[in-house]
Amino acid sequence: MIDDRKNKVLQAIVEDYVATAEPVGSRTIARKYNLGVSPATIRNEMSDLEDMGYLEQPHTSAGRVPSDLGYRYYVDCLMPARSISPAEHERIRQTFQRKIREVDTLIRETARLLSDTTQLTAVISGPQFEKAVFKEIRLVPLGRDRALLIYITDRGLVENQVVEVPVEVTMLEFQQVAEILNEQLRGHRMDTLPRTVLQALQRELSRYGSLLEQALYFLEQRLEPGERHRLYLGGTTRMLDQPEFRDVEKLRGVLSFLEQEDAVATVIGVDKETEGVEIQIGEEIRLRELADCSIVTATYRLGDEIIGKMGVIGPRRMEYPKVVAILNAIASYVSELNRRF
Amino acid sequence: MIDDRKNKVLQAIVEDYVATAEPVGSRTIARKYNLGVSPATIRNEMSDLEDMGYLEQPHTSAGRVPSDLGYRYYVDCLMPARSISPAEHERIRQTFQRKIREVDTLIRETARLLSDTTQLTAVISGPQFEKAVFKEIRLVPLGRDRALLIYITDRGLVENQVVEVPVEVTMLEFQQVAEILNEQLRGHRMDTLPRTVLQALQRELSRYGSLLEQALYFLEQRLEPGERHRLYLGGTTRMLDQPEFRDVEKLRGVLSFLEQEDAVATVIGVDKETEGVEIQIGEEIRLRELADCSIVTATYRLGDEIIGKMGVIGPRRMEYPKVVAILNAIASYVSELNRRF
DNA sequence: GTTAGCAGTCAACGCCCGAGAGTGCTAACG
DNA sequence: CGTTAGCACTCTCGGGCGTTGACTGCTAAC
Repeated sequence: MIDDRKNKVLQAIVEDYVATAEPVGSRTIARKYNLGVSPATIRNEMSDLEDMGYLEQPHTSAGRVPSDLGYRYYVDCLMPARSISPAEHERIRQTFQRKIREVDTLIRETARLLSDTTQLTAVISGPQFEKAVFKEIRLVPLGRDRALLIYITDRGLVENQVVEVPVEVTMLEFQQVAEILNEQLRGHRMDTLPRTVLQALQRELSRYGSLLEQALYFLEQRLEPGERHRLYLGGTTRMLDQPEFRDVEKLRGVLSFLEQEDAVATVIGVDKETEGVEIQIGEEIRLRELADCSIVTATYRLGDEIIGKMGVIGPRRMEYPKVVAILNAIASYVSELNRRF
Repeated sequence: MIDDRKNKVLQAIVEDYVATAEPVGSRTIARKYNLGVSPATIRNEMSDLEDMGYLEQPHTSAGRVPSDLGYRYYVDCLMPARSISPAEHERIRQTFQRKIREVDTLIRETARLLSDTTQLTAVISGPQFEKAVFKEIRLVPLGRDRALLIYITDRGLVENQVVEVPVEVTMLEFQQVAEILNEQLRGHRMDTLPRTVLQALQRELSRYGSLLEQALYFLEQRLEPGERHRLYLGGTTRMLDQPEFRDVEKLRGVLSFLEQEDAVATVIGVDKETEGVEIQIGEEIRLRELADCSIVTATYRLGDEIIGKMGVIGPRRMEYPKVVAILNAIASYVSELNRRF
């Protein structure tokens, strides 16, 4: 059905198109990739490949361009494995040799790195509070009328927030509030935390007034969709480098999409804990705005805990072997940093 | 020199150009703005205004367009005062009636609001740690090998960071480290904190090893330029709506500029504590990338402390009266929220 | 099955031309 | 002397048109 020569022709077309962004013709293939056959033969193969749905023609007298299916077949069956170049490796090493003390900075830097090395737009999802299991709550008084509320999760994640405290709350009551919160919440996962627990807490502790209210508010807020993911983007403007987005309307579509955090989170699959690199191509994404884009993602960890996804978004016409290699390398590198925050 | 009629003509040209984005001709002025004179007369006035540098001609047979100087004169002398519309007011009120518990969220929401109401790109600078005066440092142990380092400033700002603790550090030593840090740092402003103090601390406390090291690292990091400002952008894609940025190259210039946090921080004047609204027009900004842009900024507070700047960036051709009114309204509204975080 | 040759198709480019918008100049007017 | 009408001139923009070049698909020969 799809013999060796067809594979070679398809691979040549994909790679040439990725490199040049121009529809590729039979002549070009015959000249640049020596398959030992004439353009006419290649034309026949191309015609077959088009019938099978792997190629498309922008118009009758133009060359061929890979279809979604063509790219898919390429990444699944034809794409050569590639490891990162020494230069890329060096760049990665350099980025992480600086001591980085905050998750926020780490992710921000990683996004920049990913974007710089792939020349595409990078997306990374930050730690997800709601997946974590409560270990402890602390209330640290600050001055007379405020306190720092600290949530510690079993993954070692620490979140905190300043709350205002009614002046009449005593040191003792302070401890009591913390204790009650601890009792009720310990061992619960944020996203499975029953609202009923929250309501019970609220009733029981109503006499502590706004202090408790704020603590609960903070928790509830984390449960609301849309507040769940912190997303980091890097190199959004690289979209402008892509000839496919020379058209301002298409560009607007993609860029506005990137401004909607929750939509992007969904599309990169923050919640799916898959192994290895995942590739989504064009209409596979099922979003009009991204019909001309591909997304490559990988799950990453910190220490041994899954944190989220990192990936790139760019035109379908991207250097998949390179992108996959780099993404793999960076995701592993970060995952093995073995640091806690 | 510049009589009443010239003022009226200039004002008409600026406002018409702002509305239409087309060079405006003498006929248009005579028709739409009834100054009671013929197009020929207006042509003479326009010619004068061009000689004086207030207007420019894209080419000989086109209408006139305001120059930087023209816009400057307009905003300084001609621009009608305008207050916000009921709809705008309502939109602002709605945004802030939701209880917002975190500075981060507050600023993010404000940026969105500012961008939505002005239809321009919004920029807001967050609280600046280095301007604050130290009040207190706390070290809260978390588990056996970590601690939360909390910095409290006299402005009520709280920053914190998780640090790793060598296991051999005892509870007592913990308190000692905190005390020594407190003694040395209390009352110092971050940005005037002498490196010598840090070094002295480092010598004196070297036996506490990495715990202290990390505390100091955190402080030093805040002192590095580039790490100083947290910047929030809203509605970057609105740049695409502007006809002046239909050209992808110009667009790229502006958008890449917006990705450089420190450059944007400088340009909006995070460090200048000015009163009222400031307007920068075109080449006044002295940056090639922003030669076609204007920037309107205002200082804002939270409670009674100056936090930073908020503003918008858009094409020179923007509705200054509207933008100024909205920015004023939002900056005041936020400033008067009178909440602490 | 492969290839050379050839006719046919289509986008892109450059060119020209006319329409339209707007100016500057001049001369006349009050 | 300021204002105005009239007119010639300039320049952009868009459409129409023919040329060019890059492909393809088909056919017939190898």
